[in-house]
Amino acid sequence: MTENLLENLLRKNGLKVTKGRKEVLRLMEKRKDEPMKAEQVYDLVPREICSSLSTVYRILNQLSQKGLLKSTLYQNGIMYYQYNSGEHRHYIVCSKCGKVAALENCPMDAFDNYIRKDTGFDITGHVFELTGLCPDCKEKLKSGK
Amino acid sequence: MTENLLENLLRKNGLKVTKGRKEVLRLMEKRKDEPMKAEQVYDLVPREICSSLSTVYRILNQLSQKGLLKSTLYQNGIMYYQYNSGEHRHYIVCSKCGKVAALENCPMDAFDNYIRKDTGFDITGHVFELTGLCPDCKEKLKSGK
DNA sequence: GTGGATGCAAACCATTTGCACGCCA
DNA sequence: TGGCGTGCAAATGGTTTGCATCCAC
Repeated sequence: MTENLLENLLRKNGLKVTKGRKEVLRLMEKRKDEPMKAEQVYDLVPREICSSLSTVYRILNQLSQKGLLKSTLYQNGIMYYQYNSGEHRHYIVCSKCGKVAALENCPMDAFDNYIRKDTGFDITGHVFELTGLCPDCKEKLKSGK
Repeated sequence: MTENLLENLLRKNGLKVTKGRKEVLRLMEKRKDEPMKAEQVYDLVPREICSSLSTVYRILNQLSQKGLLKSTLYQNGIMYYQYNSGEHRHYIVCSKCGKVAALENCPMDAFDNYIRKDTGFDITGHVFELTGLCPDCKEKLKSGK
């Protein structure tokens, strides 16, 4: 994503353009397929651009509030952030090795109307977190761990 | 659930029978439809049976490990516990008033095989958390908040 | 120049843990 | 009676916040 696009995206959302915000946004867009926690982001940002973990948290939260990022609290108690490309995706995480795979479709879509009818609720969001064993770990387990 | 069933259930799972564990298990079974957080459980247990919040946490975690309870970390950062009746259910929570409704079916079931084929993962578990507006809040919003 | 952005350290808060005491098997 | 369960207080750890300083506009 070009320098200009980044800056416009920030300005359009009422955020002042700073080195930190630009860097975090660029980084999240580059790794749009990988949900990341604050510490990972912090480790990827050069210290001279942003030297404080709390600032990374502040930036991630601002970008999330503006809808530029999506954030999800995983069952391990850690918040993961991801560039919001507008696509709606879910991931499955291997409970042994941590490998991540993306789902092609969201199982929810087909059930949206059904649930609306079933419960009378309007669905405004959902979290869908899968755990499982990836093919590699399955293989290793079979051959005696 | 009778006194005896409770005690057997604990013993069968290798847990010593204590007043605290019995009381928590009884309580969770009685309210099997309502996911509860540790503090709620603590408030429901008579002080003379269990006087410490940390003990409630310990009991809830033990019962969860043995599979007698299910535990889920919600997006608000709080762990909710629920009696594990073997049924598999999901809930939708109104983001305005907090009302909870149960889903009749689990959207996941239909997708289990599909995801296995899609990603090669064996699914060992999933968290499915919905947020939405209940009919009452929808109504209130329509008529000017 | 000035209000928002950042760095640092301290606060937060749900949950966990260490240790001394007490109770179930 | 011996080991596990409990109570209390202190620790933990990811995240947030207060405040002084700094930078974008």
